[in-house]
Amino acid sequence: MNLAKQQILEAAARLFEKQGYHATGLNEIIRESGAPKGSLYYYFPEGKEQIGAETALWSAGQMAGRIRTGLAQSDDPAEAVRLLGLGTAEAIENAKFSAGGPLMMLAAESAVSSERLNAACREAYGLMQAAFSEKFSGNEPLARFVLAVLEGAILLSRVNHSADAVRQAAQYLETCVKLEMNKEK
Amino acid sequence: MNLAKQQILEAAARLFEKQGYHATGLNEIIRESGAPKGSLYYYFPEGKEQIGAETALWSAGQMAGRIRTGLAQSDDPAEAVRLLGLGTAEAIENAKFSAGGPLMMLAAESAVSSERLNAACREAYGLMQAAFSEKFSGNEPLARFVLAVLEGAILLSRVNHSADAVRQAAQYLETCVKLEMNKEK
DNA sequence: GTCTATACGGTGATAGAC
DNA sequence: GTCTATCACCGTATAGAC
Repeated sequence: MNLAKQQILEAAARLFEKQGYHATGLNEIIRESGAPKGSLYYYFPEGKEQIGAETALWSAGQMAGRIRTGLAQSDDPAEAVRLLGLGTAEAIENAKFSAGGPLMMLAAESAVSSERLNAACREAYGLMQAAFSEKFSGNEPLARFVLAVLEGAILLSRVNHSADAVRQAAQYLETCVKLEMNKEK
Repeated sequence: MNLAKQQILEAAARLFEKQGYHATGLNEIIRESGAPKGSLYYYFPEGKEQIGAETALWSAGQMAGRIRTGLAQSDDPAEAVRLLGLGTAEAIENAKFSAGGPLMMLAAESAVSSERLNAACREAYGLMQAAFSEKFSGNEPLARFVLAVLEGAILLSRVNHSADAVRQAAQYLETCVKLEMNKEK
C-alpha cells in the first residue's frame, strides 16, 4: 500500500479511536497524518465513509494479530485469555484510556445509520472473532462471547479511566473459558 | 420536570441511541421532540453538553428500573440475569437494533474528549451497576462484570443486526453468576 | 417562555491548475 | 499526484423582539 494512504489510514484510526467517527473531521485527519493534503480524495475517492470502512478492516487485522500473539502466551486457552486480558489492561493505561481501537467507535456510530460502514465493521469483528475461535478449537459462540466481554470491559474502562474493569473481566473470563472448554471433552 | 424539557430529553435520548452524540444536531432534536423551538436554550442554557449529560443520567435511571424489574423475575440471581438477558434480546429486536440506550454512545464518544459528559456517564453507569449489585448481595465486581458483558453483547448485536450475541451472553452469564455466588457462601 | 434572525466557523466534497 | 480555491450546507450559539 502507498505510504500516503497508509499515513492517512493510521491517523484516521487514532482519531476515530479517541473521539469517534463523526467528531473527526477530514481536515483533522490530514493534519495529523502528515500526508499531502491533496492526496486524501486521490486515495479515497469515495470520501469519509471509505476511510471509515478501510480503517475498520485494517485496524481489525492489527487487532487480530495482537490477539493471536497474546493468546500464544499459554497453551491453555483459559489462561491464555486471562493473559491477553491483562496485557490489554496495561495497553489501555499506556494509551491513557483512549482504548479499544477505532472499531468500537465506528461500529457503534454506524450500526443503524450507514449501511456500508456497518458492513465493514461486521466483517472486521469477524476477523477478531476468528482469532479467538482458533484458540478455542473452533468454538464460535465462545469466541464471540469473549470478544463481547472484552469490548464491554474496554468501554467501561474508557468511561472510568481505569483498567480495572478489563482486569476483572480477564479473571472471570478465565473461569468461563475453562468451564466451557472442559465441557466439550 | 417541565413537559417541554422532558420532551427534549426523550427525543435526545432516542437520537443519541440511534446515531450517537456528534451525529445528532440540535435542530434534529427539536424537530423530533415536538417541543417549542425557542425552549431549547431556555431549559438547557449550557447547550448540547448539558443535554448530553442530563440525557445520560435520566436514561440510566430508566435502565436501572428495567434492570430491577428484569432481575425480579427470579429469586435466584443467576437465573434472574439470564431472564433479564433474554428480555433484553427481545427488546433489541423490537427496537430494530437501535439498542442499548443512549448511554453507550455518550460514554464512548465522550470518554476522552469531554470532561463533563464523561463524568455524567460514569455516574450513570454507577446507577446501573447498583441495580445489579443489589441482586448480588453487594458484590460490586460481579455487578460490574455483568454490566460490561451486557454492554459488549449489545454492541455486537447492533453491529450484526442480530440479538444472538445477547442471548448467548445471557446463557454464559448464568453460569458465571451461579459460580461466583456459590463461592461466597 | 417562546420566536426569529443571525453570526461565525466548520463540514464533506468538487473543479481545475500544475 | 498534489494543491488551492471554492462550493453549498450544517453545526452551535447568541441577541433581542414579543
